[in-house]
Amino acid sequence: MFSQAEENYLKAIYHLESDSKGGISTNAIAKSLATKASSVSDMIKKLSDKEVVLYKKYKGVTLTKLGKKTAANIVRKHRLWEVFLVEKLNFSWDEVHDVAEQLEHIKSQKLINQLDALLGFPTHDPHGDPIPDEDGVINSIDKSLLSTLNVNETGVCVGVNDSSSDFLQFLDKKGITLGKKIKVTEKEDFDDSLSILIGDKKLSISNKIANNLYIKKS
Amino acid sequence: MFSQAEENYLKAIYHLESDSKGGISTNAIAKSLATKASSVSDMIKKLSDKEVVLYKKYKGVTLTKLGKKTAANIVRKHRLWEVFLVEKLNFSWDEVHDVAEQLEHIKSQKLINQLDALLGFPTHDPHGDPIPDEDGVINSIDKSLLSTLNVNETGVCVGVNDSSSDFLQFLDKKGITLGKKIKVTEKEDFDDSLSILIGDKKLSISNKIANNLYIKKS
DNA sequence: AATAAAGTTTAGACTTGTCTAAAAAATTAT
DNA sequence: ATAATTTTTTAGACAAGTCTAAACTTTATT
Repeated sequence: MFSQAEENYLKAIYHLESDSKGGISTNAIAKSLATKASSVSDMIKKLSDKEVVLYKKYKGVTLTKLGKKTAANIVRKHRLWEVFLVEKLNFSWDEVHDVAEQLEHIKSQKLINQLDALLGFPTHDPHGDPIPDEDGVINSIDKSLLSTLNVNETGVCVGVNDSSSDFLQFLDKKGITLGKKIKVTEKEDFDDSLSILIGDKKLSISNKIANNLYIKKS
Repeated sequence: MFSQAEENYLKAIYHLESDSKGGISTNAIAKSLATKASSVSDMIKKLSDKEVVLYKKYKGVTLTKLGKKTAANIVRKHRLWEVFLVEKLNFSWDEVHDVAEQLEHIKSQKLINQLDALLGFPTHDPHGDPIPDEDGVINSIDKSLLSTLNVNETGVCVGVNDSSSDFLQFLDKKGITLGKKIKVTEKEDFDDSLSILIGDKKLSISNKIANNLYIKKS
């Protein structure tokens, strides 16, 4: 059994591993958990004793098989709860994160299995992130950043790279939601901004936005 | 904001106050939380500083208005989650307690309001216990222990006094569920056991059972 | 290759919540 | 009313998790 603190470390390492290959540095973990490197060093020793991470002093850390499975299970719970909050409790996609951070630590296998069933075995959370299965396996779809589309290419909005409230509310305001079809009509070289067609609306999109929106090319 | 430990103490004091009048003793709290009296003493000082309990050394403890409201809110959350687990996730009434003990500490007002709505604003949990409203007010119905019924009196099963898994599973086995009509057909003086008619079944019920089953007389 | 800079670990302290053992107060019994 | 018993509180210790400051490695710079 893992404490909430341990679970949070495992989740952080899991996320860091998924977007950067190689061992994860103490500092990276500290930054992602808004804590101090010294605290991370202490905790890593505990996780290493529990055989969920491999650790060589000064050499960073990697999850073991058990660690990966444990972390994926926490992510699974987090994302299932997010779906629940949006689908059943009328939360909007920018409100779910903090509550799911709490709910992900509830310990009950039956709870999570039944929740999964209640929600109809969803494959993705409200931000388009894939939900790992019980064994921690992720069935991820092929997605690209909007910024990688060329002029006249089209795709469907399938996810976000930044789940901050600010960004999600911005997307809401612009009418950009998951499932909508987008066509790139123009690209500006000097600032890498784009003009897109979403539904019958023409929008101007900054590069920062285009770098945080995932598209499935079509 | 209260820690989980603080919330558990508040809830324990709340329950103890509701079945025994007067200040609650350190020992009673320790027993109900399966902890030591010395730990209780320490915690009471903290709760007193936070003005949720009134405390005079050696004189026991009582909840303040704020303490009562806070505790009732935790009980409200616990019981709403129990309803959710039974109604939406197919838990049986003897499986919900431990999970609800965890879920009751989740902090989100919106979560609990929406959950309440999803469940259709229930008034009682799966064990027949009343769910406090947002202000901590309880709308309790008039109920009596089965053991207080006389021969030939009837009533409807509305709650249990003991929510242990063992007792609830025993009731399941005997076909005794909330909402069922019961008629007392005989009372034995020598061991205070009773014969009852539930549906068209005749059952023999020990005094211990009769002292843990609530009936609304009819 | 030596040194400066950056990153990491250790040492020691602090908080929360718990415990045991001992002291103090309150209650019960004689 | 005094003694015995029970209850409650205090004192000191411990575990988890965090922090700051200092020491130590590694990496980068010249």
